[in-house]
Amino acid sequence: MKLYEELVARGLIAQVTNEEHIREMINNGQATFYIGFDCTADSLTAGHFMALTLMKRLQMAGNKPIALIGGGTTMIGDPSGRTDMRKMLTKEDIDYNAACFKKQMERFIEFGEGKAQMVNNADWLLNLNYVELLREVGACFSVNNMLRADCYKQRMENGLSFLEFNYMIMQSYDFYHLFQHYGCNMQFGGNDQWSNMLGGTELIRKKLGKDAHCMTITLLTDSQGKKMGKTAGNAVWLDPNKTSPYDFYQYWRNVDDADVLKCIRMLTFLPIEQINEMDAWEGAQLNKAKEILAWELTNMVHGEEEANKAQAAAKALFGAGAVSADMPSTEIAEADFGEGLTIVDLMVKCKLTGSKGEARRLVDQGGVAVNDVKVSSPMHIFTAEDVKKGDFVIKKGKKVFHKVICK
RNA sequence: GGGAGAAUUCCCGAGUGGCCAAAGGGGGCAGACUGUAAAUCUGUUGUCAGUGACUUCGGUGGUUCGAAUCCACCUUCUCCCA
Repeated sequence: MKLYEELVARGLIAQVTNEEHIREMINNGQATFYIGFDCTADSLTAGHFMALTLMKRLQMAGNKPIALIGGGTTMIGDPSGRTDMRKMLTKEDIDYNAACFKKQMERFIEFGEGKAQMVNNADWLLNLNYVELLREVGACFSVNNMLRADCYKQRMENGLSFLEFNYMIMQSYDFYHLFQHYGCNMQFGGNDQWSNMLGGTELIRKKLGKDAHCMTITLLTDSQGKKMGKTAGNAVWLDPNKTSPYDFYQYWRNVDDADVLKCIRMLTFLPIEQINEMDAWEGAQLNKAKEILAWELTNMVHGEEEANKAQAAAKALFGAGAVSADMPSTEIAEADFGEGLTIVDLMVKCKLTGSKGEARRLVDQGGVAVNDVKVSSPMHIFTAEDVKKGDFVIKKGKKVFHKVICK
């Protein structure tokens, strides 16, 4: 199976400008393509991860990837699909975030001579001259058309600033620039980027009379149509300091039945034949599929060792109830115990809850256990000796385990 | 530039002087049920202290015994006219 066919089989392709042409190009390793990453945070997320895997798939087929860091475009903020304006980031924040992105990407994709390239659009966007840009590029855009673009739709109701309106122009200019200076003939991105991406092909056609292409990736949504890669509004980060490998593993371990196969298909590199076999799996057997998904992804993002650790920890906790060395833990100095700490204090110290009230409520509702013994009173006191006696594991709800260590 | 309106707790959204820590929904968390799933039902959802105190309704001042609610100014946004 050729690359394009495989991408289709995995359900990764959402829209393409010219199917025949693109198929030809990427199957034969003739594409030099770019994917843009705006650095709005100091870590990549599970959402970016899918773009990275795509980059890798294309690279493996001999195509040349360019990872574009949006040091310039982040100064503006992409309004696509958003109902409100993004918080404006300072130049310093953006530079810092860009550096973080770079580090994470390097772990995953090989950069260097003849391999993938990394560029930052701050290098060409920040020095643009306003009037020149208007004459050179602005003349090629029809405001009428732009206003009709899908990505602005939601904002037409709540208001769109001129700053953000220009995002499309900047992104188009990126493509135009990369086309000329890097021989970049294709752009990839999330499906929400479609209109921005088309802006680029239009610009290239108008300015240079040449064809460039784009292709969008299906957004990873769950069976309810919501974007995946978020828990309670928080992103699942690739940075182990922001989302621990264990939590990362657990996120995928816990996806809905309805979404496991889709995730495996879209995100992992398992052979498609193997995935098709799993398609027949049902009921509790899907649990196995979730395990595979979680392990595969953790392996790719955090490495095999971390993936094994996370899996072992999870199995120990959910299986035998045994204690593993690899679960999240907090060290508390013996002196801090004094006469002993209440379960509520302990939970707050371990950051298991945000406030004492929350911890108290949890205990009252029977949601807290220590070493598998339900804690009945929020006032229950544990001393340094209790903790030192052996492993001391607080279980919050059914899925959150935390070890306390007394030093 | 002129005019009208809006800003409420994680989100949406009620609340127009005391009965408001603030309805309702969503989301979150927990319990039951399960397969670390979904659906369903129940509880819970500002902070600290256990029947009370404190901080919160865009910001700053003011009126009042008392303000999310009234007044002034400021900030941001929306709509109509130019």
